[in-house]
Order: sequence, then structure tokens, then C-alpha cells
Amino acid sequence: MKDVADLASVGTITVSRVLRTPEKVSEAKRNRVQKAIEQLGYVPDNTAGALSSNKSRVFGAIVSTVNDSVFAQTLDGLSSTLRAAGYELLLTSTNYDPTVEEDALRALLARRPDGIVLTSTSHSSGVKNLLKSVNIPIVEIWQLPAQPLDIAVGFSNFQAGYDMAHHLIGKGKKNIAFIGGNEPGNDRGRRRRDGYIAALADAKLPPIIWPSEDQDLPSGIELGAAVFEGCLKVNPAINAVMCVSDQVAVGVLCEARRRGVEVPGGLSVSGFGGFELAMSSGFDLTTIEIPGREIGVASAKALLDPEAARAKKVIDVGYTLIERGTT
Amino acid sequence: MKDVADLASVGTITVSRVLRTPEKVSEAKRNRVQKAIEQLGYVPDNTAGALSSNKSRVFGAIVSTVNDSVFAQTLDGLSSTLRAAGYELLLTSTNYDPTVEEDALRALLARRPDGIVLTSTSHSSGVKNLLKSVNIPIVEIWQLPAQPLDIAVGFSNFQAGYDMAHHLIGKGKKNIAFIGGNEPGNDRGRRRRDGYIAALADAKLPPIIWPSEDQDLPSGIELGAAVFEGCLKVNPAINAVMCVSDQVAVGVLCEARRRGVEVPGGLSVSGFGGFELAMSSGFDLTTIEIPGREIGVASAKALLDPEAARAKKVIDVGYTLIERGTT
DNA sequence: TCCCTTTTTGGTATCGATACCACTCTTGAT
DNA sequence: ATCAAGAGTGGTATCGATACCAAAAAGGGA
Repeated sequence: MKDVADLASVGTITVSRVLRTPEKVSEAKRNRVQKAIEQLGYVPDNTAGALSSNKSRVFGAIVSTVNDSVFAQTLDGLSSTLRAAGYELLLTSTNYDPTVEEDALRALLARRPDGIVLTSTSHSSGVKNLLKSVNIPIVEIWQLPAQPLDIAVGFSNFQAGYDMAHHLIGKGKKNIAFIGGNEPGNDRGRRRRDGYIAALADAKLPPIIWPSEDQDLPSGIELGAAVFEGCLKVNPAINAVMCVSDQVAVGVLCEARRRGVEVPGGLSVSGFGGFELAMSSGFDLTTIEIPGREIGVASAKALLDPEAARAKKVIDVGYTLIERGTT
Repeated sequence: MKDVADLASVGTITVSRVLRTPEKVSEAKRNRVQKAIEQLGYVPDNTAGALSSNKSRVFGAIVSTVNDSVFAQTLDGLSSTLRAAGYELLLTSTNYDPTVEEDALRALLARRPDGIVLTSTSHSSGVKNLLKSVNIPIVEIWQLPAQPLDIAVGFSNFQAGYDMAHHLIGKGKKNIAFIGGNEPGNDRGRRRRDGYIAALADAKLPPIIWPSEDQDLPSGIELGAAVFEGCLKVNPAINAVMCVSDQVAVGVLCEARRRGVEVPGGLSVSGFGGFELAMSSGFDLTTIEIPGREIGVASAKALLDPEAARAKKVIDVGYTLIERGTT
């Protein structure tokens, strides 16, 4: 930076201002400095800037997994919006292991981020204490917690589960099973299930949950395929399955086709997520679409302007029940 | 840090050593310092450490998209391996827009990363100059470039395309079409296509490529579904389609089922990627599986020990042709 | 016992930017 | 002409850690 300043015959602070607040520098000097920057191929050092200004221009994210297309959309929205504003994203994934969260957070805080995004909503006391001791915006995303630590962006899994069950009930189905949602460390699926239970209770229908907590079955597509052997065989009266995710629903649909089970006549199927696959003409799956990218964008905005976001506290981006051919 | 040092009655440098090189500190003082750290809830400031040591303990990644399940696996492997070694990952995505790459790189370099991962292999001259001017390991992943900038980790898309075409030819198919691979900015698909062309040339068969460069069609699943109208109608003799990705192949399979086209009797279908969906019993798709996570892990190792990686220069993780029911 | 090597420890300068304050130079109103 | 307000500019201290060097302490062989 000193070299640039010398070449342009200005003080170092003026170079700094050209980069951060160009409007405060006269046009003549600004041009001279910019020419010098170009000529020398100068790339500023933000780590130094972070130290002196106490602003790192970096945000941290702790996600349970990047390996999920809807999470990936959120990350995409988050990172593009932040980058457009001159910020960068430090990414850490916990692989759904809650014990990793505190370590990951500690490592993240050592980088002095200007804010943090978390995908989980239940935190250990160690995590809570760490978060309390720093004075930066904390955004919890996806699941809306009852008691947000600071700011929350997402939607209500409970309400979504309720709505979908209500939809199936409205279609005249009386024996509706809920498939999945028991994976440890993933309480989002459980909230959807709770919404389903509530809707069935309101309609005075008995809930059927499969598999039970203690059964050890595969997840995703394979789980859906297993429904016929494991659940429908035991209870053949079931004429609708509400799946915890689109992946599970696709598994059900594939297997239904193979077995010649008519959908939705014999069996209604619904998914959750708005996974690309569900949109395709091949499946025509009724599902709840979550605006994954929008969650990312809204979180980024919350980080960039925490005061405005704190006024709302909870930002509900909602969801859309998309009725297609499988119900 | 000063507070910790005072509480433990040692110099600040000893505190620093306890954190970075604990084996160089006597056990008594180490314990005292650790107790003081705990007591004060001290979280070190890595930005300051980065400035003075010229080592940020952060790596940067510029990926074309996170919104792809195989890329996501790579990111996952990369980030977990780096985190285990005490490093963090700065993520930037370009959304397949090559003009973004230089800006993103400049922003990344301003954070003084200890190394960089790139998913693209063709770079603008501006990017090349920037990379040349910094003296850190550069790892290009996925596609193995002919002339790596520094280190490359991936597999040969050309060879994979060749092998799959060879497999279809071995099944007795004579009219094999290649579907997709023309998206701008994604030259990986193009390499697979080139491998296909080479294999057909070796077998003295004419290549059929669809869609052509100038056709504007959807990508992914929708493209596969469009094959029947756009490609097979024009050339009904085609009895095998080799798809640029699993998504496209799944589109073909769905539409084939709907139309009652027999697979693989009437039409063989192959995919590429090892996407979770293709593995499922529902599709039983013949595909080429890429060890996405392993690419991430190998890249992380290359960043952490660049000298060892530079000795190899190109690290080929290979791929596996998985023959299933669709061919 | 003494001297030499090795281990352990601390003081001080330093990394590269920005905050803070002070100063000069306009500009426009009185 | 005088003054006040504000824009533009630069000098210097500072952020919090580590590098470098020097010194003290500990061990080991003669």
C-alpha cells in the first residue's frame, strides 16, 4: 500500500479511502491512485484491515450438510448476495453431528466474523455461551425456533406438515401414514410429523407413523421403496402416505409403479422440499416447495443490516403447497 | 492474550506457543496457561496471527456451483478434511459464469489464503496472472487439465466418455446418440462427448450428437424427456442414448416408461455421475460413478502438503463404470 | 566441579491496514 | 474583508498475534 501511495504521491490513508470510501477522495487523486493500483497489481490485505478496523467483512456459516439440494440453494443465495456486497463466506459443515458444533463455532469465532449463520436450532450450552459473548448478528435458518437467539429466517415445519395432512384429508383419505422423520439430529422432519399428528387429531383420525424410532431402516429413496413391505403389508388399509421428503416420496412412487399400484387412486403420495426431481414431468409429485434460495438471500440481508432484521426478529419466508397428480 | 499471560504469570509468547506448538512448552506452564484460557473464555484472534505469521490457515475455493449433489460431496470432503487439520474454507461460487472468476479470485486473494481450489480448468489471462503472482498451492479439481497450473485432482472425462461408449458398443448397439453436453462454460460434458466420438470412430460408427450447439433446450431431467420428440423422431434407428449426466438419463427413463418403450431392449440408456437417484432400485441406471467426496479429500491433502502433491502434479482418482439394468 | 549443548522462556519489532486527530484549503454567507 | 462550516488530506498510534533474537535454566559428559 505504501508503494501505491508513493507512486501516486499521496498518503497511505488516501489509498485506503479510495478502496473503502471513494466518494471522500477528490477525483484527481482517486484516478491517480487507481492507476497506481492497476500498474503495481496491488491486491489489498483484508486480514490487516480486519485487525485494525475490527471488521473482517467475512461471515461464518455452520450447516448440517451441504449435501442436500435445497440446502445447497440456500448456500448459493447466501454466498452470492454476500459477495455482491463485498463480503465473503466461511463455510463449515457438521454432518448432522451436534457435538461438532461447538468446536466448529470456536474455530469460526477465531476468524472474527461479522456475523454467523446456523442451520440448527437446538444448541448446547457451550454454544449458547460462546454466541452470547460475541456481539455480532446470529441468524438461525430453516426451522423457526420458538425462542430465537437473535434473528431467525425460515418457515414453520409444523405448519407445513399440518397443511399437507389437511390437504390429504380434504381429498377424502382416511388412513394416512407419515413416512420417515426419525433421523437423529434432524428435528425438522420431526416438526413436520408433529404437524401431521395435529392435523389428524383435529380431524379425529388416528395417526400412523412409520418406521418407529427403534427400527433401523435406510433413509431417502430406499426408505420409500421399503414402505410396501414394511408398512402397507402390516396395515393394508392405508391409502395415503405423506413422506418426510421428496426423496422418500420418489422411492414410494418408483416402487408403486413396479408393483402396479395405482396413484393416486389406490395410494396418494406427497413429498416435501421442492427437490428438482419432484418438479419433473416424470413424477408429478404433490409436494411442499421451500424457497431455499430465498432463505439464503434473506439471511444475507439480515446479516448485512441486522438492525432492520432485529426489528422483525423472525422472518418467515413461507412455503407453497403444490398440488400435482399424486394426490 | 495479554490477560491470559498475566493470569498464568508467563509471557504472551508462551501463550501463543501453547496454542500453536504445545510440545515446546513445559508441562507445568502449559497447564497453567490452559487453565487461564478456560477461565477467561479466551478465543484467539486468527486474523492477527495471519498478519504477523503470513499464514492465514484459510483456504479458498471457487466452485462453479454448490447446487449439484456430486460437487456438494466434494465440498463436504474438502471442508471436513481441512477442518480436522485446523484450517477453514472460504467458499465462492461463480454460477458457471466465467467472467465472475477473476473478481471472485481477487476478493479471495485479499484474504491471503494459504491455497486455492478451482473447479474450472480454463482460465482468463487475468486469472492466470493473479495466480502466478501469488506463491501458494493451486489445485484444479474434477477435470484433469492437459497443462495444470500447479496441482490437479480429478479424473479424465474423455476417458470416461470413451469407456461408456465402448460399453454400449460391446452390447451390440450400433446407433448410439450422445445427449447433452453443450451448456456454455461447462467443458466437462464436452470432454465426455469427445470421448464418445473417439470410441465411435474407433468402432467405425457414425456419431450422433443431440441437441446441436445452437438449439436452445432445457437441461437436466427436462432435456432427457425431450429426447423422444426432438431426437428419436428424427432418427428412429437410434437404439441407445448415452447421456451427459444422470439427471438427463433419469428424464429419458421416465419418459420411456410413460411411452412404453422397452429398456434396454428397445433403447439402452446410460448416465454419468453416480447421483444418488441413479443408485436407487427404482431406476437401476447404468452409469459412471465419480468418487466426489474422495476428490475433496485428496484436494485437501494436496493443499496441506503441496510438496508431496507437486511431485505427482496430477492425481487421478479414477471412476467406476457401474453396469446395471438399463444397458 | 566446570563447561558445553539443549531446552525453555521472554522482550521487542513487525505484519498492513484503519481510527483518530489535526491541519489546510475551499466555499459561501454575512 | 471576515468568519464559519465543511471537504479533502496526511501523520501517527494502534489492532493482536508471531518472528526473531537473546538470555536464562536444565541436563550431560569430562
